[in-house]
Amino acid sequence: MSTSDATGATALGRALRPRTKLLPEHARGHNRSLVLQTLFREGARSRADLARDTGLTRVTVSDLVAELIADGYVVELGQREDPRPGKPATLLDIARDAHQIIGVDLSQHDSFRGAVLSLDGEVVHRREVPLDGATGDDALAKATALTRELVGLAAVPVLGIGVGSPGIVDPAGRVQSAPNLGWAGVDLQGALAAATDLPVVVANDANVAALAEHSFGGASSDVMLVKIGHGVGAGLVIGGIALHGSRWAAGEIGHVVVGTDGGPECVCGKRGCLETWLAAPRLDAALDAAADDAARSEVLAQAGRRLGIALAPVVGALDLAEIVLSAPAHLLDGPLPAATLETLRSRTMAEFHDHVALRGSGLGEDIVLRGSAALVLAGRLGVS
Amino acid sequence: MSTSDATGATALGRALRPRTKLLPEHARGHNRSLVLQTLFREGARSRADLARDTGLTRVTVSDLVAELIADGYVVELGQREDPRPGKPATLLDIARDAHQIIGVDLSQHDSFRGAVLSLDGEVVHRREVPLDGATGDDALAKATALTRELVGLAAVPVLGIGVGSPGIVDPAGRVQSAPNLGWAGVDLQGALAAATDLPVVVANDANVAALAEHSFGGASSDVMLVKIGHGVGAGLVIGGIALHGSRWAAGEIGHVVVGTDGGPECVCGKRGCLETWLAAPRLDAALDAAADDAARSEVLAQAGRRLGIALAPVVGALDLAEIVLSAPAHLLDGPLPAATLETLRSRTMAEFHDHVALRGSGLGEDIVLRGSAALVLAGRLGVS
DNA sequence: CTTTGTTCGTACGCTTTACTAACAAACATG
DNA sequence: CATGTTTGTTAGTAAAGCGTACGAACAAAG
Repeated sequence: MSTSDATGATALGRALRPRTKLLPEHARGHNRSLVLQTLFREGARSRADLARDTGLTRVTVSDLVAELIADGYVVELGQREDPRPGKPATLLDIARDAHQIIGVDLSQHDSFRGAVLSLDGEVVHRREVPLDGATGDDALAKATALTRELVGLAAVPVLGIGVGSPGIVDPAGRVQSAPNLGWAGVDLQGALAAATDLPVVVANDANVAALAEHSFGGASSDVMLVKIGHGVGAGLVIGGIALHGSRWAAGEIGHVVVGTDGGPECVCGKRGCLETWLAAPRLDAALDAAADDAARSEVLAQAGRRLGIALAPVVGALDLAEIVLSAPAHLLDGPLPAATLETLRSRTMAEFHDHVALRGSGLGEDIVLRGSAALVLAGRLGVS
Repeated sequence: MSTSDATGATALGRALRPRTKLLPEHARGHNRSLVLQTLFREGARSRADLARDTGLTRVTVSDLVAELIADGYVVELGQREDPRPGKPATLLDIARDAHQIIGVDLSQHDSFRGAVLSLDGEVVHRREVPLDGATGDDALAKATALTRELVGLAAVPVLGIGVGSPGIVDPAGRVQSAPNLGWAGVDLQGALAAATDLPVVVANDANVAALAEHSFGGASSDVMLVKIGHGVGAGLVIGGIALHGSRWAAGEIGHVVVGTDGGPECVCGKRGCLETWLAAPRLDAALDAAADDAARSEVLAQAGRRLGIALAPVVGALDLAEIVLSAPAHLLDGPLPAATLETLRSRTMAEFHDHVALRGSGLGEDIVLRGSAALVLAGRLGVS
């Protein structure tokens, strides 16, 4: 039979169920993305290079490239300088200046942030509006106004608008639940699309941050991003695919109880939630209350250990390769990450998990903004 | 552009990176599996029914069905009895008697088990060989002999051989590490393929069990199976896809430390590993030592609570919908599952996770055998 | 300066795939 | 019996990618 090779080399990983029909045109879209992706990640190359990289023939690559050039996503750079035998190659690259992306970060406690970004995820313009305690429709109006202003700032056509929102966001971009903003069932994607007449993608802030690490932070294909801010959330990329969970609540680990020895009381009513140990306001308060450097150091180490306790079962269950922490810099500079890693190792099987890497994010405060750009790139171009 | 709809309805879930080229013939394989899958899960139907179910046209379905009939995977059952207007439909079904599957379960502590199964995953013949402490090449020889015997028992052509092995199994079917069997880097799949000249698929026992629940146990597309036996392992199916982890060690939660209050010493050197609370031998010993029913009940409740503690972060991070326990019946009859669920709920956010279902597996001792069949069905026919 | 070999990009024809349109067969219903 | 409905098949068509072949452009060697 033709579905599988005769040796049965298919393993668990391919145990996926086809749910929808797959047409040749879908295959073309896939290959188109493949070409674009190669160009995006590997940089300028020739058609022949792309053919070698993708496994497609030169003919097919030429055809796809012609389409991409016609659509304005790819440009010819001219001949390659490098003197080699044979006809000189014509270098191609993504038309990095032909489009820009709008990124919006609604995850800050007291303000909405947004930016115009290049296709490479570099911030070109930046805007921030204070939230002033706005919730519900007021907050939605502020987000809409910010987005419109950013669209006006773009110098070239906007490829799309990416938004990282707190709370539970369903695949249609509706914010099902974001208590801090007083949102429940708010069709944020629809509202922004109507206001701007542009493609909009909305996703949870931590998930978006994970995508940023995957696209721009050099993270592997199995990474968990833990985002410490006013609350604690996480985003997961498994096998290069962002996880969304059965109810689109994947990564909501802030109110998981850590340890079996009680802990501080949480707003949710439980004791010892991860947020009570790790949320930035709580940590800052504890740091302020600490008597000296040693005490401050212990506060951070304790937080790190708690995070390690919470992550150990996840690392074990998922066999994660990489964990990235995103938090205000002063929280990551101290002993927190080391304590997390140490705890993680002491609580999992060294044989399997001593290769786990844990590091702070290099993307800083722009992680959600850049992740929003990655979201648009993924949704519109299939690039990630 | 054509890669995505103009409204940007693509969300996080589609943020996947194309890595390999996709040819029209791959699309055909996909659609072929789609037809086969519909037939497999929904039962006998006509070509026109299949066209409606899959979204393909009647013409295309006819073409695919003709190919499947020629290959012996589908048969015509005759005309539908149900009197309806129009030309009577010709019912089709999977050729359920045309092939059988060999399933092998190497996860028992003291024996290797195997079976000849129907395509529906029903056990037709069963064989078991005592392990007698065999390890290394001896164990491999026993597994090979068992498999060969089973192939001889099959009355019809064998679709393939599925194997659930303890330890770390890579995608090529090599057992990278199975301490109990003394295996390290053993090419089990290659050895069995060479011995039988049939397609072989090998995977971790708990992962195979998870697949069994997904295919035959009615589990949803986001399920975690926890397998309690001589050790404790887990298998995860996320979004209908089996998870394998960055080093093919997904689900290895047996040696994750549970709680922050110490615990029994483990063979791995740590204290309080999940296995020390939950492994069947440990639990049986504790039950034997218990003074009365109340004490025995508390032993099981304690084990359940520990499992809940370990699972809470995983449920939170993955937003799991369903957890299935596979264990000797006498361990699941008592208060263990209820204690796990209760602990899980008290340690996660009710708002998100009160819908989590936890239940014992209905597949009993054959779970790995039937999962092996599912593995073959998935690998060979794209059915799962 | 010429020859040789290499590489690049493209033109042409072919195969595969799934679609639309049309139709005959077979049945229920009025 | 006429009519409408459903089924499955037979054309013919459009899209996608491949293999082959070819001209163009260059480096290296004689």
